[in-house]
Amino acid sequence: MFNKRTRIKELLASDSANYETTVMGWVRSFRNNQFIALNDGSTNNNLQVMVALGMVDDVTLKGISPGACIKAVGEIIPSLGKGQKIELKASSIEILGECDGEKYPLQIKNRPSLEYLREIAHLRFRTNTFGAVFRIRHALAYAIHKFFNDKGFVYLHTPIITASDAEGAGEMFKVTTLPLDGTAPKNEDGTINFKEDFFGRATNLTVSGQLEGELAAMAFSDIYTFGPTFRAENSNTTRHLAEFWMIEPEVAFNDLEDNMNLAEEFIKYVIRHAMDNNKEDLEFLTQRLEEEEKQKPQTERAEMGLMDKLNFVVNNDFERLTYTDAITILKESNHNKKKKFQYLIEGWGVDLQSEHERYLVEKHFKKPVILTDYPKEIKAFYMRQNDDGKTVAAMDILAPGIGEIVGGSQREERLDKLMQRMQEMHIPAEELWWYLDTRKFGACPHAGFGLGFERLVQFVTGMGNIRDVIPFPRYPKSAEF
RNA sequence: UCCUCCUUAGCUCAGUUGGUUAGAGCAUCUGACUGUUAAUCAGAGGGUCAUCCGUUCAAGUCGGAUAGGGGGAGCCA
Repeated sequence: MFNKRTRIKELLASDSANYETTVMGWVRSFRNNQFIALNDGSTNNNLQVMVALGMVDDVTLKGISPGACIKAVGEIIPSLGKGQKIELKASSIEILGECDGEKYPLQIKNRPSLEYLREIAHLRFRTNTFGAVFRIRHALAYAIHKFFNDKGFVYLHTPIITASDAEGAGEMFKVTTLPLDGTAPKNEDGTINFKEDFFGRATNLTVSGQLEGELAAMAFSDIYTFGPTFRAENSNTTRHLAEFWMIEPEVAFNDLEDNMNLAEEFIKYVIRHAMDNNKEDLEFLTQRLEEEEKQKPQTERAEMGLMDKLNFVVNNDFERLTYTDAITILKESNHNKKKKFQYLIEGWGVDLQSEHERYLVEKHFKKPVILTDYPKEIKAFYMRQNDDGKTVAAMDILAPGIGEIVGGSQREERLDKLMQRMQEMHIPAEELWWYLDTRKFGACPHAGFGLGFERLVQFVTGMGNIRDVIPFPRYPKSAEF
């Protein structure tokens, strides 16, 4: 069987030696016509493969170049060199795929920028940084399913193509099979006649699975979604993508506090999972970040390293406070009094700017913050109205360095209140008849939240740009690969 | 979309008040070397200075437009 091989991670995990094995992987470097640093992606650490003089023919020797894919058979022996405990003494080397050094853009001794690597995203998996990032991304995805599964949640697949344009979460990508050359069927008023379209109506890519998630929560009690989400906003930032993955739990019988507890427990659980299972990768990224920090002036450097930050987050309670209290803190802050905010806090009711969120999280509390009970005017129609008539049972979790990582709320289960709010916000009730049905047929208090997966990966890996934590990022003017 | 900065060799970057043939390190290629660790040593090749237009006797250098990228803002997850 061709694929009979041992993963390098397993070989390096044990100190035992003097046994035959087969490895396959990609050459990171070839020193002294003798030492291959071989990587198979199971870990960032390379296996040293030793090629004794005369062991392979000249053609094969020439083929051992950075980037080439090889199969090596031989004996694992204690290494004579200092950099590693064991190595493979090759008895045969086979070039599975050669690699032209003149054209291959990745060399171990070069330090390509993240921006350059983004242009060769099809190859960047072969770098230590992206190896670590995407192994951690995988671990987090696994931990998400494990967390919810162990709690008895049902994983619900919500539709990717949707006809509802109701939530107003952002601009949507249109989905159609109608011709784009101007010959699409038209109504009398000149607008496109979507009755002729594939679905017989106008459709889009989903911006959220929440509304559908609520439907299932009204039967299974506890559900979560984890799938791709699309926003056609012209956002050019380090924390927005046009295509991203979102986790949306929805839980019947939960109120806002239960919702916060679930979100906090969830975040700590998945981070802890990565810390337990991806220690080497996190240590590598910690070090990488430390070197990056050294390039910055003293005043701009982060107070904590990546590992310390993650430890701190899993071992400390998130700070919880209401929007109203946050406004008071911001208003009373020296920062505000000395007019250091670009947008000064003057009164209750305005939405917080990122500078305010950053101040609360990074300067005032120095830990993740959960803000609750926002003014109803700045939040979505489905959030439950509080008794004060001014606020809704919303909660946002703000993380250091990233900002909003979670947005959630207790949902409005009272039909009259919901209808009234929809009317005020000009949301067509007839389009959401199925959503409103749940408020007629056995409604119950329930709550949920949405968590941007890539922002979570950013937080755990310390990567500054969200485009570097998804394999093939989609953003304005960019859909290569 | 707005503000701001950037674009010089495959990569990371120098390039002075505008002035002769645009440099370095690494990578690559050729050769040497058989216990290397970002291996080392010798040699070689490699440039439409993002693109277009302008100012000037003369533009990598000054001005404008366009494209791409970074950082910040808005929208949000």
